[in-house]
Amino acid sequence: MRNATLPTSSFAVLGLLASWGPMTSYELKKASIGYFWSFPRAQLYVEPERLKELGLLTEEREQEGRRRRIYSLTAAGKAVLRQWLTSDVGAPVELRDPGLLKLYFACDMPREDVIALASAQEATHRARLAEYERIEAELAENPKAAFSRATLRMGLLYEQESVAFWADIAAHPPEVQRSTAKDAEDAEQTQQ
Amino acid sequence: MRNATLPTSSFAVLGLLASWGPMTSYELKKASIGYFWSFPRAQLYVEPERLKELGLLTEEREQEGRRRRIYSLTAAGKAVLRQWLTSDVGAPVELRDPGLLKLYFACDMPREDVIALASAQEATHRARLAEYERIEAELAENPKAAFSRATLRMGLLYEQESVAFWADIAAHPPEVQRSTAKDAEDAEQTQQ
DNA sequence: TTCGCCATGTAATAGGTTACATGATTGC
DNA sequence: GCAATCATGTAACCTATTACATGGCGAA
Repeated sequence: MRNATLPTSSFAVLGLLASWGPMTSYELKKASIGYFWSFPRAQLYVEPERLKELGLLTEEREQEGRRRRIYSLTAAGKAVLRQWLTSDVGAPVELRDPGLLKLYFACDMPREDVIALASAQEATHRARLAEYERIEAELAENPKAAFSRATLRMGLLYEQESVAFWADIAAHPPEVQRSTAKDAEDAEQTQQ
Repeated sequence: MRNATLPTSSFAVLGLLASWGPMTSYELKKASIGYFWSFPRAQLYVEPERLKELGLLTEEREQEGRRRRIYSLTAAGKAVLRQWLTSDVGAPVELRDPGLLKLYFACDMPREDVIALASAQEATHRARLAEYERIEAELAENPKAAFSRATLRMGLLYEQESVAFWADIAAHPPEVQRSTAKDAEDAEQTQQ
């Protein structure tokens, strides 16, 4: 293996194959959980190729028709996945929510724009929440989905918090105390 | 502007300059809020160069000593930033938490490994929570930091939820109902 | 039997990350 | 003046994304 450290995306592919069995790239795209870790379709054609070269996947190709490439986990692939799952490594959590980033930089915006931002975000999160609830209902009947359901629960919690959070921001937008000369000075220092 | 759509990272740079004034790449790195949107240092040397070429930044270079490049927002840069802040576009939220991804794929792991995973995650989030609380205390005194503080609040909420979530997983790990032949069939279908 | 969509891929490019290399400043 | 560390950059590489191109398959 050239690369000691596979990117998280690779593990996502390994994990999907481990969870749902051999699949084509097309099926990987459908099975992938975009809300937690998105994949552009093309990457799911490239990534398995890489993993195959690393010996973590094998490919079986149809001889006729669409000549699909069906990928399966090898023993090595299973081992690498299990190793990752039980290890304590992994990218640190980042709350990469563009809405939060916008809020962070909104200090120079007029108040009504801040409120607009908050309302838009609230709506977005409300929609996502509804979507999660729909999926949850769908999973509820599947006894094999206990782990997907657990993951989804955290998603639901996040969206619930978000809706409440943005509603509150819309109701009480943060306000920068426009400085008296004195305040300004000791203000200047404290960044992150 | 060649590219209709700048990546979110670009807006982060514009936002930092707008919020805290002209800076060097080195200072950008220090000011950047890694917990919400991380930047490898090198990118903060490359990215401003790109933004400069797009006319969104200007560079002033010291003539002596370290010959620092100090970047400032142009009017165009301000406009583009404001446009983004008030628009409803932006990458969709993704809860890119490697811990959650692991949990999602943990269905084939022995129970004790699931518990180990959950405990490790709980500890990680607890540490992060403590860190956020420290930063919050720091920001509390800065009247200019109202928006940073608001953003941080959402971070705190997420970490609190996470700690509780993983504690619960550790206490009650999900369990896949190992299928009777009958269950297995209708189970097979429902993936997200 | 052709139209439309399902499915499969590749190529080109942009973006992000690691590794390497060097100069400036400060404290001893 | 030497060491340590602060600071600045670049090059090579890898990853991810967009855009392009084509073939299979089912339905009318």
